[in-house]
Amino acid sequence: MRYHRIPDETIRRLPIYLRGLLFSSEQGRESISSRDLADFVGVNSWQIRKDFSYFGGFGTRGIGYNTEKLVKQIKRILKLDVVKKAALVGVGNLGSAVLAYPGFRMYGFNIAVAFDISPMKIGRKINNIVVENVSSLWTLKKRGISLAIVAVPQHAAQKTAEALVKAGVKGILNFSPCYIAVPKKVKVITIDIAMDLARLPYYIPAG
Amino acid sequence: MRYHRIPDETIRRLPIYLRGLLFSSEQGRESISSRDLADFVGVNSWQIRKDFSYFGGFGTRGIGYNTEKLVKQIKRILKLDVVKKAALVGVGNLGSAVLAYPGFRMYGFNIAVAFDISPMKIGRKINNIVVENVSSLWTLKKRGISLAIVAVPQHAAQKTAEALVKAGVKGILNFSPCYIAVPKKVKVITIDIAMDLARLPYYIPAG
DNA sequence: CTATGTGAATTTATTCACAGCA
DNA sequence: TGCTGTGAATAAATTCACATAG
Repeated sequence: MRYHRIPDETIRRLPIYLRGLLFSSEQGRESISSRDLADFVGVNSWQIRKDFSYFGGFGTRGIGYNTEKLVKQIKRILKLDVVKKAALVGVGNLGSAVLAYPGFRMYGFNIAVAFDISPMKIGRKINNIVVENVSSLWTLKKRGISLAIVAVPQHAAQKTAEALVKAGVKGILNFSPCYIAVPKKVKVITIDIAMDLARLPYYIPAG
Repeated sequence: MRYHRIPDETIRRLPIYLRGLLFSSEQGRESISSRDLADFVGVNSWQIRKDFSYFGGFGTRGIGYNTEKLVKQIKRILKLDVVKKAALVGVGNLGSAVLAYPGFRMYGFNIAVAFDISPMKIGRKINNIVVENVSSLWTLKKRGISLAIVAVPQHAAQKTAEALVKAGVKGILNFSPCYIAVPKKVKVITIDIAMDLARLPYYIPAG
């Protein structure tokens, strides 16, 4: 299957496997079967095997997958094998929480820069990062930063995205509760926390 | 199509449409075509029409959809037509940001209770809500709260989820970076912000 | 003449079942 | 024997094309 196009859904699941494997690896586990990984991450074992098969054989029949090796492979596929700097735009409540969030490191991310528009925040140091003026967003290009997290109010999201694209940013994680239009070459992933909550009641039986 | 099973993907998109329509409605727009809505929310027009068709005809041929009517319909489908109380567990950085987040109201949510395990936080008032001891999670049942947001550290997530299920909670929005196992009758939606960021580099051409 | 609504065609993803290797 | 890897079968979702209603 090595020569097929990789399903988007497979890419979406890879970080889930990675998360589980990193944990499993930390626990000192050397290898893990698709069945055990399945129980651990909440995905079917055949789905896991199929997903890995798109990239070729990662496992050993009769044994399972070598955790460390598999972690390396997935990181390579996801291009997480080198530490990546990311910028944050908008240091409000949510933005500050993002800055303080410890979970980015395990994937090789380093939130290295933060921007805000408010004079109250510019120049302040939050989590060891000095907040800069959004007007200097353009400097991202020469700083070699191509990933950004947007946590600005809805009304500023589109303009922010456009400035980021102009600054050479290629990937945006958008926390603003709206669709942002960007050129096709730029990838946007939107997280709308209220929207996700809004999906829950549907699945809950009357009551 | 009224008698078909509704695709999960359709349900996932309904809140996207709702978000766009609420905005459009606020702007005073009375009706909107699937094409205009498409441009606004970033989903194809035929996808939008197909999605709505599962529930029967919402629109008027030649005109489009009445925004206010459509908002009502989607809210009804998603069971968002009555204000729903939700509980927050874990008032750390992320939890506090969630408490302060203004976006829940538009979907009819009211984060009415907050819990934490830290004596430093218990009793403190954050965003007009007094933080309670997690040991009183069980009171949720008699308070009629069946939705919860989990923003505790990874190691506490599974235990927290179990306590919530015991307290009668039927839907969980999980911000902890791990899979949590719950009975089938309970719906969990997990948001792992680092994991979503981890998906971006894959889509970015080498550089 | 415009824009919805929907069967049919196509594409994409999941699930199965088992051959094949350690 | 145990567990991977993968074609084939099934299921699900998207896209198309157009009949149909205002």
